[in-house]
Amino acid sequence: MPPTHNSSKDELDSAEAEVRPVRGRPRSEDSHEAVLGAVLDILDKEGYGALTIEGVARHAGVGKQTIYRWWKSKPELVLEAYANHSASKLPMPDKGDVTADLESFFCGACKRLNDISGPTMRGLMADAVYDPEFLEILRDVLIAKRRDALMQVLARGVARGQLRADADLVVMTDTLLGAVWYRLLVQHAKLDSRFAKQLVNDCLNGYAPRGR
Amino acid sequence: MPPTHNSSKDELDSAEAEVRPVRGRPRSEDSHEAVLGAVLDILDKEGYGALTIEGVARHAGVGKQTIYRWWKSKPELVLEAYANHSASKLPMPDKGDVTADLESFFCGACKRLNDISGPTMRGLMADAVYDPEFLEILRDVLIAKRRDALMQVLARGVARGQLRADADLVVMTDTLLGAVWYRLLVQHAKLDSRFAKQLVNDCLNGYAPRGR
Amino acid sequence: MPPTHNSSKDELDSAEAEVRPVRGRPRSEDSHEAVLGAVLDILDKEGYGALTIEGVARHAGVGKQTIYRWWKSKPELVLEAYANHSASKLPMPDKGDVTADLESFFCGACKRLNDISGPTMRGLMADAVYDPEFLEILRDVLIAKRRDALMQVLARGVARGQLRADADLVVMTDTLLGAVWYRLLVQHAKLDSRFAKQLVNDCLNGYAPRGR
Amino acid sequence: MPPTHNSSKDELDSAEAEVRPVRGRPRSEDSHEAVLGAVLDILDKEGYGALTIEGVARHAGVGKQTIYRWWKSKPELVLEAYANHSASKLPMPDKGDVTADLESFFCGACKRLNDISGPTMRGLMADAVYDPEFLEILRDVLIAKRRDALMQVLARGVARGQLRADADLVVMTDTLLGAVWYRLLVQHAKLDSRFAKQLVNDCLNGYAPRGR
DNA sequence: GACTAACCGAGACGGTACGTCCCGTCTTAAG
DNA sequence: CTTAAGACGGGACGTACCGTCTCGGTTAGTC
Repeated sequence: MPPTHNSSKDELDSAEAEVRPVRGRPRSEDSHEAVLGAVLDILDKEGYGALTIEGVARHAGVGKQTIYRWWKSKPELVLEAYANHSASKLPMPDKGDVTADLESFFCGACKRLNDISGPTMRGLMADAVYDPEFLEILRDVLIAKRRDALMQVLARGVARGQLRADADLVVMTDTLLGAVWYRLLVQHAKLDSRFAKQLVNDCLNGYAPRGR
Repeated sequence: MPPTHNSSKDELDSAEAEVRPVRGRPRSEDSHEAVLGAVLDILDKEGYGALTIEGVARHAGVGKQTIYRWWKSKPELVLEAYANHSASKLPMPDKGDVTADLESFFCGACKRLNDISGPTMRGLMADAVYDPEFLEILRDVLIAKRRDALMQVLARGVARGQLRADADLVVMTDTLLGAVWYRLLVQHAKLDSRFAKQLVNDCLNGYAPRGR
Repeated sequence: MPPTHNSSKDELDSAEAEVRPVRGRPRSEDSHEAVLGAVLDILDKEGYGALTIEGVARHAGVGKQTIYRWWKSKPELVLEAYANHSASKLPMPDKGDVTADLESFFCGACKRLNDISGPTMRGLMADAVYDPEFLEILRDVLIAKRRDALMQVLARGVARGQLRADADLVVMTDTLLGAVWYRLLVQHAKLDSRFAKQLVNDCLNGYAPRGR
Repeated sequence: MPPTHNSSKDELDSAEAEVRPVRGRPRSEDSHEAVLGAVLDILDKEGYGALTIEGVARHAGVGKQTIYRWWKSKPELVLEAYANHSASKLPMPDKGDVTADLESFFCGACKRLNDISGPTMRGLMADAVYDPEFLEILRDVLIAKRRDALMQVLARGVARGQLRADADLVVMTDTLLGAVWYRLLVQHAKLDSRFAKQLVNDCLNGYAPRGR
């Protein structure tokens, strides 16, 4: 039996000490890295759709089994490679003004999505459609990270009295992130900072006429 | 060369006269319907991911070539089957009140997405990720239909003075539809009428405190 | 380098003193026996073709390396297990009559081949086809044993004047044993005592008309 | 369902008109020949053990499925290639003397077995050990052909009074062919014409002293 | 009524990737 | 120095579909 797939979730979200089995040859860090490296390489050069387990194995100089031993599926593999790589540096601006914070947050997001990040994110989401188990992981790792970051920004806004005290932050998060994902997926309009600012401001002020 | 794929777009959006070749055996309506029927059957029973051209041909008792002759790809095939089927009945409520109209619009949408519609929509979107050509079609057929319907509702709101005259309706549309798609794809929360109403109201009123 | 494979040959044919290394943990008799036991088990339950080193190790609760350390290949392993087990008891009848001796010899052989012995013998021979090194061992251990036994019977026949003095005993051996192997492998006819007797008598008397 | 594997048996043994299904693309003779050619090539250059379906497909420039479509297994594939190739030219000498006929028959057989024929025959027999279904085919195609040829020679000997009228020709066949197979498989002695002649003569005259 | 063109089903074709199995080697900690 | 455990690179397995192709057989005009 395989040693419990290191469902990237564990590795990423918690400090839990990846319990190495006492006996047997230990996992090769070289291979591990070679695989993740190959994934990023292929992701970059040929895109998410062209990435196959077989191709990764070939490119990494690794047996296929070695991949199947540690990752349940292609998207989990990509997720780890991608999450490890772009690990991170989610901006959590705190300038004292929720509008400025949000604009900063979404301008950054849009910028990143116009790099390699965009296609990969789309690919991961697409794969999650077919694979519920992976959706769970994607949600718990990648999506949750972004939601949490945003949520903190919003919470600070509420604390400062810059957002209504009774605002449903979950729905607000869905609205803001949803709009970005929607443009990312449908690709009917640009994801630029103009859009980011408009989105933030409209969302804060609403579309109904003010001050009636 | 095949006789111009009847890219469902044409068939659905315009009245353009499907140029029938002058001579030769005409297209078999039986086969046409058998194929679309098989697609819906499989979509329903086994899901979008398990749908293959080979399987459709088998299930419909039709040669593979017959499918490739008339449809460029799996997702286009599905799109026609699906669009023909759920053809339509997009609600375009007009009650004189933009809030009521929007609530009605999104409650209906959420309800439909909780039936068979949801998985198929997700599947179509997933395929669009891998196939840009199909994305174009999906966008122009299915997505645009919904956007246009919503846009009309919003335009009436503006006309009635219930929405700010300077509102960017495109961004507003992205925001509203994006939130729904986001929940549909990520599946972290229910798509129910509570959500629909909250979404509409928050979007109209904004999250910033009013009447400062 | 491994400690000289105890090519079963050595173990079986000679008394040569299995040179034990002076230091370090001694060979585990438990493991040794567990392996041989597993081999016989699998041989019996799943047949020769389904026997793999990996399977033996699993079944015996033993590391693969432990097998590779002591046996060069699957067939050598099987040979030791099998030879140890059916060790021996080759009948070497000596009733004073070569015909009777031979009939006894071959009736016994046929009987044994109709038990478990048959499939294993066929499997060993099959493996020997692919592995010349193993063929050598099979020939020197199992085959030679039988040839030698038969040869002695024949030699006694010559001594008694019951076989022609100028008979080529090697060819005779090939003829008798070959017929049995041939039926065992081709399986076009039964290996029963009727066959054994017919074989012996025809071989002794020849097929040409006598006493012209 | 595959179109009934052309179990080489049918093709070779009888005149039955390989009923081509009326519909669908017909079998490609080019591919068929390319595959058989590749088999013989590999058989010749790398030997029976190194022959894999994958390798044949690669070498023949053919999809794996095309092989699996028409042949059930590696040995059946080899059998057709080999039988088609060495199809054939089994000597059926008829010189009026059974001794001469048999010597001619077995000298020829030994000679052929010392060419490529030998290893392939051994390989086929080995595979038959693991695959009963194939054993049946091997027996009915290759083995039976040789048995029948020999049997005719023997029958003529009986007719001419050169063999005992009551001789059990089946056992005699087993004896003669068995001795050859035995040497072929065990490889403890040469398969040369000296052996062939000795075998034939001893078999005819018997090992018991004559003219008592 | 024959000809021609485009259709139809069937299904074979060269490919690519799948996920599994086992090979024989290697690298641990424990005994 | 052996042991059990088990990861490693490799390679073949047999299967599923891909999109293309090639048959014999329809089913309409057009000549």
